[in-house]
Amino acid sequence: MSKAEYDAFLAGCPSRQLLDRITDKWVALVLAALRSDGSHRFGADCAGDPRPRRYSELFRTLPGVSQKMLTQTLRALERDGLITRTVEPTVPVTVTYEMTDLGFSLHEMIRGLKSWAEAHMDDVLANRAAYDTRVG
Amino acid sequence: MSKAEYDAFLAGCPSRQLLDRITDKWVALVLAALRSDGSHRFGADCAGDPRPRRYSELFRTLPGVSQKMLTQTLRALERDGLITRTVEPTVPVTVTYEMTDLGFSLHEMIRGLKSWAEAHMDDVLANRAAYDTRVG
DNA sequence: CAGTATCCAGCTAGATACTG
DNA sequence: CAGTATCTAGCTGGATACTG
Repeated sequence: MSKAEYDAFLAGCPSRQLLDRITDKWVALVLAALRSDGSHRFGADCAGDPRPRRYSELFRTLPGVSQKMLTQTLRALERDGLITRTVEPTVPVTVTYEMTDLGFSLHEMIRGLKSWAEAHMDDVLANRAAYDTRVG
Repeated sequence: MSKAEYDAFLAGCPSRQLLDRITDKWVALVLAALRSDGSHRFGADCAGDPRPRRYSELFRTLPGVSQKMLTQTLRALERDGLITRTVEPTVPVTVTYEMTDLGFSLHEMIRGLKSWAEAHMDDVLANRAAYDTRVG
């Protein structure tokens, strides 16, 4: 326990919490979906203008997401001010989600991460192959 | 299943695997430890020159890490070519770990992430507080 | 349409004990 | 010193069923 008081990354630290948000799989994908064109291939680029999306639209767009994870992710993003949630009192109700400036900023960050990863991918892959040969 | 073939972020994609590496808690902390001075407060900065460290030194430096996680993290980093592992055949053996250029590059990336997170922290915290008041 | 509620399988990581 | 091996509690996330 006495060791635990030294770190700046662990649980309590706000910056750590934000890292958790940044690095969540569905967060990345939801943000991408909010900027995608209709092409269904949104993982890589998705640098389009963030227009509002309906829940069902996101659900259909995102490959393999469960309702639970989609809702959970949307709530978390809304709470952090990264997206807005708008309810129109139609019958049945219409709910739309839209990226905020802060959310846009996060997504730009994630895209930066992604391109860094891709830039060094070959290098890492080569290292792994070499290591696995050495070790067997 | 048919939905799963569209994404570029999910399991199979190499860039996704690298993202996992980037965003691992212990990876960040081990890299930081390899660049820390002896101050024991290494979470925040740790922009020092990466000098070799012994296993036991890392274990003592890192707050709350288990042997299992430390070893596991070190192996993963070594496999990816982000650190080197050097064994000197003394009795008992002496093992040292040192950051490679690629590892250094990763750590710079993580530090960038961290400063981004810190820059937007206040904003997010305010949004959370506002949301929690709205909802209760 | 846009969720909520519940259950459960699988993975992760901490604790503990042991070793060349 | 620098690990490996094993067990298990807890969390995460998927499947399923139900609702204003």
